[in-house]
Amino acid sequence: MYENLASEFGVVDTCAMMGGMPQPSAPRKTPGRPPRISREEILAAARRIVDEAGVDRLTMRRLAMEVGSTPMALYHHVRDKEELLVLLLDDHAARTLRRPELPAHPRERVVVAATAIHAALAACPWSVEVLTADDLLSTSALWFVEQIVDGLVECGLSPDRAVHGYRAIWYYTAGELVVRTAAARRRASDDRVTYREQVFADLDPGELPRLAQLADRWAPLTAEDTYQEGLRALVDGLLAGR
Amino acid sequence: MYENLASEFGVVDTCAMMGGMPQPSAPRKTPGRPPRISREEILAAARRIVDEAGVDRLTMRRLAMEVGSTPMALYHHVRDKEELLVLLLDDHAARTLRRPELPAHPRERVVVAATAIHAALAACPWSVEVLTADDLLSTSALWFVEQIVDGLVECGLSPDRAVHGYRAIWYYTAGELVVRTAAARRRASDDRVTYREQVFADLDPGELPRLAQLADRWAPLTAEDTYQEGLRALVDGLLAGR
DNA sequence: ACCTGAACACCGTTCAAGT
DNA sequence: ACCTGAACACCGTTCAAGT
Repeated sequence: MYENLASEFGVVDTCAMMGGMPQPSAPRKTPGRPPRISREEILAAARRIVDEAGVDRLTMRRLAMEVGSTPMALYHHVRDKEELLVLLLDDHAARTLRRPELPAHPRERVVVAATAIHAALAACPWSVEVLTADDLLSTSALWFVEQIVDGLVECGLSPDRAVHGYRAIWYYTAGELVVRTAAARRRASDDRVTYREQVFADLDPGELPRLAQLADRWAPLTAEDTYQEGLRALVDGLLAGR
Repeated sequence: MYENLASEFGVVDTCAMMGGMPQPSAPRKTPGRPPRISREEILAAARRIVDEAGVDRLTMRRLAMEVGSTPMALYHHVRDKEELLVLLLDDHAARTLRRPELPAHPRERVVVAATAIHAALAACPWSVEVLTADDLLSTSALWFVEQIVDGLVECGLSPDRAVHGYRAIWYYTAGELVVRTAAARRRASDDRVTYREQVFADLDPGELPRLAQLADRWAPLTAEDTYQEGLRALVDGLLAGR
């Protein structure tokens, strides 16, 4: 089904996004023992584990059990665990990133493309793990990068500034995901919340007047989803006066 | 020296930054066996390990050896490894965050405060590990948050929008750090670079014209430090028309 | 109250051997 | 070429006991 995902799409380090790996080598004419398990099988099993139990539970041993093999057999199909995670995100991107209708205005195109990437990554919370381990994005995402860079150029930025603009958008997007995920994890492990409230209540209005004034609204305000709002501000700023 | 760091500064979940923990309890009047090791001793040893060998090498066992004790003794002074890491970043913030001269113009104050936090965190690459584990920042950082929120309000934002603006700035900052660290890690483990070059060279100019056009300049462009440039764009955008 | 020793329940990965 | 078994060199943390 997606056995030559890498060769079909090619894969690239966009220097700021998810990633993929080259296929190890072209299949020769049955030179030795026939394989019992395949990369796709491994990936499918890994996806199952991650979806059902979370990334933390994805271990080489458990994965081997899931595919009915031994841990070391996996290393014949995947270089190491890090590559497995990158492959997994690559796979996820290829199957969930659908190219949206693009608006006519280039500025809006930038917003739509960035939002689509953000939504795809926000949908799999473990993506942050991979992002921080290896900042690559599958070639499925290249089209979105193209739309962002092109939109910025169409709005009057030089190509160089457009690349920098794309990177700023990616920083903002990756940061939102990291903070969102960390907040979700904290919520899961309860506590701390009461502590935060306490400290906010104890703020010295003389030293930190704004924070003291906002103390009781801080929690709800920071719980709001403001990704698009901030994204639009960033894009506006990148294009200001041009 | 910094034995009551937590009680001195208090500590707070800013919902988007580094963090600290409450001291376990007030010292009673010698109720039992006198302590052989202290929190500060543990923290100092942890700092030594992290500086010399990296976060990956900071294990409870190695830390115990470094302080001349056993792994389990540590759990009497620290809840678990995660708290240890948060404490470590807290400690780092307290000793490296120096309040800069603030410019008169509130917009510039926002930029200066954000840049100071960014610089402090960029100076300790392992901070990303903690950021993604727990999104707290020590109270040492609260003053900077105050400056950002206040600066935005002074520029005409409502308090609510100022908090959202602060969060956008934090997303952008955290994202830059995450991507920067991932890129550094990738550089350290070499390879991949040639692969990226290859894929960029193979881009289909028909499908992805901008990326194809920028292919050979992509690497140097993305290597440039554009944190401030993007930050200014973001702040400009947040304040646009207000 | 604080510390120790031993143990539990795991990891990712290498190596040498099998088919 | 592909897979297996055993082992290496680790982890964080719990538990029961000591001082």
